[in-house]
Formats: sequence, structure tokens, C-alpha cells
Amino acid sequence: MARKPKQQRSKATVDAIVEAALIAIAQQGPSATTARQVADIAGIGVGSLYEYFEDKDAIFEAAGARFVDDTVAMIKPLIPELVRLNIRDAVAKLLFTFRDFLEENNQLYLKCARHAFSLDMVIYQEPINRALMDLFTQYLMHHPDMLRLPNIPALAYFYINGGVFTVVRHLSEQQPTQGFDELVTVFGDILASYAEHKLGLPEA
Amino acid sequence: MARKPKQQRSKATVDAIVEAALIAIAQQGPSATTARQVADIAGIGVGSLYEYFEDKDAIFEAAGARFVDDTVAMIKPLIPELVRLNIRDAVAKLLFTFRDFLEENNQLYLKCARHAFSLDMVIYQEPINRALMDLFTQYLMHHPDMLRLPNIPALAYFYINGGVFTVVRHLSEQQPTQGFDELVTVFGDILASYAEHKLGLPEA
DNA sequence: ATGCTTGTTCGGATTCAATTCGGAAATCAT
DNA sequence: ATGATTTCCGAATTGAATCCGAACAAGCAT
Repeated sequence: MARKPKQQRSKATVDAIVEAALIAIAQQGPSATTARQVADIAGIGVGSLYEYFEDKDAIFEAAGARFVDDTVAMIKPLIPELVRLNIRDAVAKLLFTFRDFLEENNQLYLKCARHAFSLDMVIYQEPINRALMDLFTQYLMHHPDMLRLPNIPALAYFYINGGVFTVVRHLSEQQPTQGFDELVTVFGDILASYAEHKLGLPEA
Repeated sequence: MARKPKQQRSKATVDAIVEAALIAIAQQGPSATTARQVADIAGIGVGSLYEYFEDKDAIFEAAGARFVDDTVAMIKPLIPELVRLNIRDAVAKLLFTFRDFLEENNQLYLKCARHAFSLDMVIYQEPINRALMDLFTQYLMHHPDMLRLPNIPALAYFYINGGVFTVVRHLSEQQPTQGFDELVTVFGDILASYAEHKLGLPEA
């Protein structure tokens, strides 16, 4: 970004640009949105875009960062509560909250997330994965039996990466083959089965 | 523009364009590759690109289609063999074969796959999912006990979508947190645990 | 308030990639 | 081998991305 916004006025401009980028991405995806469109939506001149952003990609990265930060901010406060639930309930609570979050603002974030899984973009989502990994870890700490599970890192890797992608894809589906509820059940069952099968029959 | 190649000569040109597109995408991703680069790699003039493709996106779609067809062609013949194995072995065999396939040609396909998970592109990958779904279904048919499993469609949806994404992401990882082998083990265990937990203790 | 410095906005000018198109070259059919 | 068809191409056009210096606004003394 060429400059740092010093005054309140320019902070608002940067903010308007990021918001506009999210709207444009949701509407048409990043590759189809032009700089002029973003400027128009933000209600500013084209040239102003480049005062605070190196190029179009930098704008999209900032928009992605906004999404990621909001997502993390949604997950973090849930952790203390989720950690006390059994696996199925924790998974269900998390997924329903996540869905509601993605559906907000007329699916603004869901429609953006559709474009976020190019593995080049995915690095910017790392904070989300870290937050979920944190949740996973803290859950294990509150259920020490589960620390005996084999392959915990690989399990978490698959569950988190595969889970986020699958949920976003399912919610984006035009005509889903099955309901979200069934998916939530399976998500919970898979993890619970793994734990119960590998350990014995714990879990209240 | 958008003509059909009639002669052998032009078929070769179209082929060269598709190959060139795959190479370019692997190197820099679609949004960073220019029409001129593709033409240069293919060893043809820029204008020739537009004889058989509407625009740059159409070229990328064709490249994607090539990848998808090759992938399906890799999966299909495996099915009869996989269907006779126990879950863990079947999953392992499939994943190792899939990895080798992605690693071919100096990771050409792996490096392309990195860019294929934007959910706009993902529709073109549907044949891959169908092939995997077919494998899943036929596996169940050969192990009829498993037909009693609850939520099979949702299970398959999560397992296939999440699995493909996770594998490609892991293989693309610069410095993986865990080995591919651990991931394969978890993939097998997760599915086997679900089956064994839900049914009783089947599976040889 | 006034003058000065710094921060901000903007749109015309520039640059570069995508796409078009008409003519030249190759292939085909007779 | 000649006319018809197919293919190839690169110069010209188009449009989006980016730059930049003039014009405007805010901060801050005095």
C-alpha cells in the first residue's frame, strides 16, 4: 500500500474500499470485478484506490483479511462454551453458528468464501485454521482421555480443512443433495465415532 | 473464434494450447498468466488462441477439463480392485495412487489443482466427485452390511469433498506439519471407525 | 483568522493485456 | 493445379489497471 491513512477521513475511505471489494467479490468474484466498479461502489474516484493499495490484488487481500478477522472473532468467544459440551453438541453448535455467520448480510461472506479456496488465497485464511486448531486443542485438554487418540495432528488437519471446505461448499450449493442438518450430524458422528472407537466408550 | 478444429493440424494446435495452459497455470496460476505467454509456450501466434477458444477463460476451462478427464480415467479402473479391499487398504491404495498421479510431470497437475478450488471452478470438477461417489457406492454394494450405515449421502459428501481438498492442500504444503502417511492412516481410520462403531465390529 | 505544512482526492494520461480481423499460407477436393 | 476450405498470424483496436500532479481539505502553529 502506497501510504498509510493518517486522518479519520482516509480511514473511512480505506474502509469503504474494503467493504466495496467484499460486495463486488460476492457479486461477481474477484477476477470479474474491475477497479472502477469497486471505486463506484465505494463512492470514490478510481485514483483513490491506489493511494492506499498497491494494486487490485492488495484490495482483495485486505477484503480477505477482513473476512478472516471477523471469522476468528466469531470463533474465539465460542471456545469456552464448546469445550464443555460433548463432541456432537460442540460440533453442532459450532457449525450452526458458523452457518449463521456466513448467511449474515444477505450471504455476503458466504458468497465471498466461494472464491477463497484457491490455495494461493488459502494462506491468508490461516488464522481461521489456527483458531479452529486452538478450539480442537482446548477441547482435548478438557477431555484428557482423548489425548490418547492416535494421530491427533493429522486428524485435526483433515477435520478442519475438509470440514471448512465442505461446509462452505454445501452452503453454496444451489440444490443441495442433503440438508445441512444431516451434514452436521455426520460431522459430529465422524469425530465421536473415531474417539469412541479408538478409546472405548467415553463421552457423556 | 470458437471454431471447431477440422484438420489434424488444428487438432494439434488446440492440444498444444491446452498443454501450454496447464504449464502456465502450474507456474503462475490462471490470473497471472497472459494470453501471450500461453501462445509462446504453445509455440503459436497470439491470434491463433482465439480461433478455437472464445476467450482466456475458455482455455482455462479446457485445461481444467483435461485434468478432470485424466483424473477420472485414473480412478475408474481402480474401482474393481478397491472394492475388494477392507476400508483402510482401499483408502490407502486410492490415496497413494492419487498422490502419484498428482506428482507426475513434475507436479503439473498438483500445481494446477492448487487453483481449482474456487467454487466457481469446482463445478467443472464434478466428474471427479461422481467417480469417487461411484467408487463409494460400489464399495457399499460389495459390503452390504454397510448399507445400514446412517446418513450415507452426507457421509460421502463430507468424505469426498473434504478428502480431495485436504489431500491436495497437504501435498501442496511447503513444509507439512505431518507426513502423508499419517494423513492416509487417519483417512482410513475415520471411515473404518464410523463403520465399525455404527455397525458392530465387521470388516476383515 | 491567516499562512504554512501535511494529508487526501481525483480524473486525465499512460501502459499493458485481451481480443479482433483481414489477408497470407497450408491443406483439401476435384 | 486450381478453386474452396481451413488454419495461422500479427498489427490494430479496445478496455481495464495503474500513475501522477494539480486541486482541495485538515492540522497546527502564530
